[in-house]
Amino acid sequence: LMEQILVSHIEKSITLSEDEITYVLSHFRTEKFKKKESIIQAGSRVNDCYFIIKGLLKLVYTDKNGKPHLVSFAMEEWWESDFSAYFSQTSAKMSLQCIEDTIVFSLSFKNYQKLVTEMPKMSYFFLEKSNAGHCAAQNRILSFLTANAQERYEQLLQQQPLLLQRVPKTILASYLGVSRETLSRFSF
Amino acid sequence: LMEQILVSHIEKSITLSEDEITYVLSHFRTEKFKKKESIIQAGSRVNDCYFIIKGLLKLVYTDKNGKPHLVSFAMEEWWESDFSAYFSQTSAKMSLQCIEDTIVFSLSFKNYQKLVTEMPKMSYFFLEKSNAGHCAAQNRILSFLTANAQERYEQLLQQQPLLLQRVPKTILASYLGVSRETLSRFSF
DNA sequence: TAATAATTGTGAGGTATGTCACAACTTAGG
DNA sequence: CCTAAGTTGTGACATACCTCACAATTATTA
Repeated sequence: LMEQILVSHIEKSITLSEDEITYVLSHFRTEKFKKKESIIQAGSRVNDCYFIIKGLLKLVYTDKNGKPHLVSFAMEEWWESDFSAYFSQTSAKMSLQCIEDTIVFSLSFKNYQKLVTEMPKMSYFFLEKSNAGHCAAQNRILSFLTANAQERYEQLLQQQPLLLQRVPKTILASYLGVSRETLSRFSF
Repeated sequence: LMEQILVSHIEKSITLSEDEITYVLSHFRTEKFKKKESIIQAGSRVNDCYFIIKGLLKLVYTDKNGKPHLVSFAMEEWWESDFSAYFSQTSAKMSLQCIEDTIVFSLSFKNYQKLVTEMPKMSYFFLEKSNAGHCAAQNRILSFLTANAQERYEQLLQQQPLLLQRVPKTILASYLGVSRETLSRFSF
């Protein structure tokens, strides 16, 4: 069952009673999206963050020249949103688009605040998630500082071998901060 | 008073009683470091994270060629550590070095866990900090994806004009992911 | 199944940035 | 106050990467 995926995920960090599980789940709602649909659109209000049950997403920033830049992927059992906009309840700088058909659990900001203030355990859970996300982002920064495009590609190959089979190289290139043509010339 | 700086900082996110303030503060200890001292050394255990009262620090990763890369600055009212190592209680990949004489409040991982589990409010406080840190890191990633070296320099100039007067350009260059010589040729 | 869209590889030439070298200048410490 | 260490600017050359163009292949969808 889909609910079980979310519950198991949360129970990796904290322990919940049956009643608590029911209560927590009542704050989420299920949503389905088709490939190429946008869950978040740049410029519009960000009301929700998403726990991905099934599918693959990209978080994209489009620059002033209209060129898209891939800030982050998101796949099964990841949380994703334009978190800057979500936490400050402002409009999105980025858009969140489906690379594959996707099923998510949506958590509105109000329900997030409700869970976090009413349930210390959930506050602790989200703290763990946020810390992990912060560390992951810092590792990505590190790879930009220390590695050239080919090395970044090889690192990704090691860390996310599954991802590379689900994602066209055009999109990978955008994530790595390199042109599609240059990436195509690596591939050893 | 130094304690007041930390308390005011925390009270921007949450409200604490007099007793709670005393209790929270009892988990920190003061430490002083001289310019060029290392608070964290790559390879050694990371027991503490630091709230900076006074001074300026750099978080540095040294690559296999011995070339240093500046992952992050830290100054007054910032929290810093090698958080990956801190949260997983493993050895540091990075070192934390003083650019200026520095005074910090240190928080051991045990005391962090104690505060977070005993005081839901502190869990909420650290959640806010972690979320903000995560968003800041994502913005830095975005600047690597969308901007060239000169644009990254100009962005930093806007966002942290004070910093540039405290930091030699050699160090700035390392933070921007550009050679010292190239940075020297911008300076418009 | 046909038609259209998306993905991928590759060549040619341009540009941003890196590396090495050296000199001028500033800061810190005995 | 003097000396050593650190900081900064600049030239010359090397190279990683970008952009544009085009063709071949592989998915999508009507």
